[in-house]
Amino acid sequence: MPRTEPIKAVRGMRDLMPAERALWRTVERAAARVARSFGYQEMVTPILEHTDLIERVGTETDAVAKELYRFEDRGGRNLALRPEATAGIVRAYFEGHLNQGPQPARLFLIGPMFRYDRPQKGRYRQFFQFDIEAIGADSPAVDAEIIELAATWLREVGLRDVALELNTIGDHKCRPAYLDLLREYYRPLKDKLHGDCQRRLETSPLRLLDCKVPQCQPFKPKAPRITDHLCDECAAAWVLVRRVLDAAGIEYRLNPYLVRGLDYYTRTVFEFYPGGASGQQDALVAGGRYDGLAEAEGWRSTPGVGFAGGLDRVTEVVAASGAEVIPEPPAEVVVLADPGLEVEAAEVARLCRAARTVAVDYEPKSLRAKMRSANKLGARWVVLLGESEAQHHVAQLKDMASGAQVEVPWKQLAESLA
RNA sequence: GUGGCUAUAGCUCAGCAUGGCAGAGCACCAGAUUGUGGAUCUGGCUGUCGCGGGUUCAAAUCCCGCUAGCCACCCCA
Repeated sequence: MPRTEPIKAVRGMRDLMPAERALWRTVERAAARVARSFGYQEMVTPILEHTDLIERVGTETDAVAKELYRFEDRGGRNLALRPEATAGIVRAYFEGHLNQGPQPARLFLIGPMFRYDRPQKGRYRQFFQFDIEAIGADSPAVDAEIIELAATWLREVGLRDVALELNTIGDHKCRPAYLDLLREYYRPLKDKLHGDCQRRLETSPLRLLDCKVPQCQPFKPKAPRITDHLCDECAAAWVLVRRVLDAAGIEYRLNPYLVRGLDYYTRTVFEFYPGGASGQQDALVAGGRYDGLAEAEGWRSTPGVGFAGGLDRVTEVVAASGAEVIPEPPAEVVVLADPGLEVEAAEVARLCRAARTVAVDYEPKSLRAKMRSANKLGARWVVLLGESEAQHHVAQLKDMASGAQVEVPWKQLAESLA
């Protein structure tokens, strides 16, 4: 008999099986609990957005330029699977009139994001983020607030050893002059930079600072630093953010090379890394201020600050740290009946369900095999039903731990299991 | 988009340098145990050897292409 090739999961997409789902649930619940404790409300936005919305947010980033999951729908619309949450949340903030309510709107979202890149460890084409946004927030204290929120979340899921890196990248007032200084510094060195950096020099000079190619490294230490060229407002904000963090007892490392490539990002940028290997490719949480985003999307200029936390990575690090999540058994009670007693078995299960989680083994196997199966499922009790027992509306209730077995009338099963 | 490694039973893998009957463990099913789990023992089932082509009397094994997975780069959470 010719067999067809089994159809596997789409590239870069993975299933979360029940065994892993237990850990994910604790990480997600911690996120929601911490967010709500800071006054943030959950919301959901569509996974599909207009390609224009995503591209408005920055055609220069790889996430948009070459990693966008896009397609045309049956109506000829150009749509994209969202690569991150912020653009959609900002859109929803205006469309849903949150801009007319008390400011800032404190929001969180947990859901899947998509990037069409090559899968590898800790990176998938569909991945999940815990996203926090405070839209309409002017105060730098809110920048510190969301950093504290992220730190609290990571601590609550059991990650003691995380590193926070912090920087500021100025705003539309002070950054242009700084970028000119940066270009002036790098122009004479252009021949010594690698190809991408030679292009970045004119288009996105900030990115020169976070380049990791060895040949570009020697020039960084002497490059002008934005923190020496902030305008008064940005300098004051920079001080306040750190004052709040210091008072909260949150440790951080200033990293002058931590940047964002897009114009609408302003001032605060930060990233959390797992302890030990603080590579550049395994950030657990990354965020910052984006005062220019609303305007880039075509709305009234509105400040905002937020972060995205990678659930795939956080759960992975939590699992690697040795945290044991004991999975709950699928059912506390398993009902085993002789062949032909399916209706009676379902009835007995229905009665037991008043007190416990209950599954029925309907498979045509030997009783021995069903007992083995119930044992492997981790059932605490087994209810055995034979022909004569079914006639008398009784059943054998067996405690799997002690091995003790008693006959119980159906109507008293729930009581016996309570 | 670039590179390295990999693909054989439901799962983990051996077999491949030197071409010659498709293997092991686990899991599953049955029995030892006259309806009763965990330990032990016995038996049994499961294969287009990733897909397509080439070389050869003969290919899981050698060659080419493709696809997928893992890992790394670019980049990102």
